[in-house]
Amino acid sequence: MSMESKYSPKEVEAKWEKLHREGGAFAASGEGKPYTIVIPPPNVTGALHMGHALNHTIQDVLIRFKRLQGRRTLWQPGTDHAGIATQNVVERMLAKEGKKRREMGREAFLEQVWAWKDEYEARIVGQVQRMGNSCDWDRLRFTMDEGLSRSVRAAFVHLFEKGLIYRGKYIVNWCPKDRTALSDDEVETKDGGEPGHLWHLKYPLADGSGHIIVATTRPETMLGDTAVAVNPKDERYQGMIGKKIALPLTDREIPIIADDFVEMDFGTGCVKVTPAHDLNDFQVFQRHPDIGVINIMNEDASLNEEVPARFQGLDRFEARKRIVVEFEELGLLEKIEDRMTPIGRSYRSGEPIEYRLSDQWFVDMKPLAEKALASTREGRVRFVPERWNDYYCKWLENVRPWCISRQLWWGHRIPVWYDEDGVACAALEAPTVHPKTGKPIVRQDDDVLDTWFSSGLWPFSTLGWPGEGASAGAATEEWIQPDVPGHYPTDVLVTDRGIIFFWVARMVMMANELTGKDPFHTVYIHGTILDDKGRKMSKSLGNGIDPLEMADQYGADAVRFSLLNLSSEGQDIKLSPTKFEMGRNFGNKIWNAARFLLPHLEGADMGAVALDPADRWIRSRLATVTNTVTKLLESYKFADAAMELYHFAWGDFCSWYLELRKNEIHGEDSPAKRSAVGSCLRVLSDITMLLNPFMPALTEELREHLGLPQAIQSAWPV
RNA sequence: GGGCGUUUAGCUCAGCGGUUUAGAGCAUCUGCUUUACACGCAGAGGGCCAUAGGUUCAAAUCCUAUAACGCCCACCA
Repeated sequence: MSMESKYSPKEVEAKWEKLHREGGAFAASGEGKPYTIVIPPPNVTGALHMGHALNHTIQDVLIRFKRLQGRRTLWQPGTDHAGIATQNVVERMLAKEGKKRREMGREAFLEQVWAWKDEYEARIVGQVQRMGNSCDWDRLRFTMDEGLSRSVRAAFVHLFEKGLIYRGKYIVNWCPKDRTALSDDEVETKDGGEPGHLWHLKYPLADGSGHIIVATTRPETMLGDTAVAVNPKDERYQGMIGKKIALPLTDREIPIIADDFVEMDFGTGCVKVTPAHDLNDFQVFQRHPDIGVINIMNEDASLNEEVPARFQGLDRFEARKRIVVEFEELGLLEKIEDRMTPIGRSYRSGEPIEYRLSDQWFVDMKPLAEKALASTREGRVRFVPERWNDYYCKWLENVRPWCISRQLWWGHRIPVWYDEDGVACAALEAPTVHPKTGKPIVRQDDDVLDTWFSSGLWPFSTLGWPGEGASAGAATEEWIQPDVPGHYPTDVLVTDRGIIFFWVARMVMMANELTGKDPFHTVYIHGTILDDKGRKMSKSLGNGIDPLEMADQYGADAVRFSLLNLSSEGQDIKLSPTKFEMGRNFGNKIWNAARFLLPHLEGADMGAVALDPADRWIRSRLATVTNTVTKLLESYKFADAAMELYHFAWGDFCSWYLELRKNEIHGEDSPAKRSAVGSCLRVLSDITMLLNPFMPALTEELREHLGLPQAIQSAWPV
């Protein structure tokens, strides 16, 4: 391509990306020490955003830097099936055509989701490539691939056999909209709560000797009350303990019990107990099993047949209104207080979650967390910046059982089968008879696994775990047979703080349990991209900046360079489109420096001895900068490295050295000219090498024009 | 209720092993059709480094409070 005074990145970027990808330059090769990064697999729900662009740029810089240093690099790409999220977007799409998931049936619906996945995966891959990332695309994986699905089953079977996966009836977070259980981590609560009310209800004593008052934020649950609790030390209620309440609107009588969890100074000091619909209350039930449990809700949070007929089928919020009205009519409504109440919402649907007592599969996290904690405490898995070490460890220390079953269709079907007596077994492949009871298998579990279960295996499931020899039963050493030898464990994981618990912790736990190794030694946490007002970019606010649009406008290299320049030490980044001008201008500056030298290259003497003080000065500066940039990249200081190069290339090289040599370069052919051109070329060559990880296309294009070998095939300057 | 982060030029941010006039990019102002680049060149203005104390010969930089903004965790009905 010709050298216009303005650098046009678009075609150049497409050219080099395609050339290197198709030429196999991104594949792991050579004898060097392996260096591995697995990409945080983007969800197949939609397009990539700026957060991905930053995340990928950092990984690509590391990969390219190590590749130039002679390492055998592997950047493992792939995408995530993202259970609920993807099922939701496909359901929404189908709804526009008037189709409903439940009417279509499981198989027909899943066919639609697979079609969606194929389309979006292709789009995502195209976008990642457009940004110049050097993933090994021949190794593209998807969490629901055959191989990865086998990993999921193997992991499940191992944990099941070890007793770390169990089934139980517990209170779970329930999304009535998606009609599925959610893990604790999938529930979001707004700081300070949301505007709501505290209803004070009178509960009459059964013997007619008066009443007590309970306060609740969810009056509709009173139909499922099985007790009223007071603190055993509360003198006000000493005489009441053991008495019965005539539960209004029902014909049931419930006992007044004593339990420590009740705070005496809050409200009236009396708490209604609804074990089926509140975690606290369920725990009270576990301590007082005689009070019983009544589940009053259907899957969609409408009231079921356990409540009086007039309330049956009502939505929970509708029921709330009716119940309050009836209490008022009966003179049992003491008062209504306005109050900010904590409301848990599904992080996917935004729907207020309901607590629901149901049969679910859980992972016992404690033993897994112990190993993960040891890894970080003993320095084998370190976060950058360091402060995330504590953040991460605190979560591990307080880890709770993980509910892994989801009542969805899109995901890994739980590899559990039941015989005719309902006895469960877990297996890698569908069995025909139960291995222990010998009875015929009659059905497979209907539920699918939480998305993060498969994501938790990502660093080794993508690399071939478990090996061919793996069979049902607990994992053994020979399960670890990576299909790219030497690339597991991986080196660095680059991600956002938002998924440290969801993902990072689970990978470390699963890897330690299943492979006996830490999946990586370093976790680099970068900042979050915000809009220019400091708000998160989101579809609903419409404040997103599309990285692809920016790449078309400024060049992918410019976007990459600018993003890195803004992302110091994991700080959040307030972004606006004009920020990319810096990268563009910088690229153009170097482009023009090369354009200036171009007509004078013939006879350039790159081996000339530097005698002139200016020569010695620029060479010493170059040596310093090379050293500094190397050290900065090794310590993950990308912004500093970018800045160092920016100032050296623009200030020292262009403004000083090139200007100084201008007359000689423009002059008649002479040893002085040849030496001047050669000296400039030498510096520029190293600049393009140092800058190559940041701006791969521009630097390759320049080197081609200057008659230098391709950067990707050259060595990092020392 | 805990924990973390941020607060430095108009804007977005560096600087935090204490060292002479506190830096960058953008914006602003003044000159430049100088034969690489106006996505440029030469220059200029602009900051009691959130507040209050403290340590020190010396603090944006260390210590202690406070405030504002943001994020995370937590079963007060």
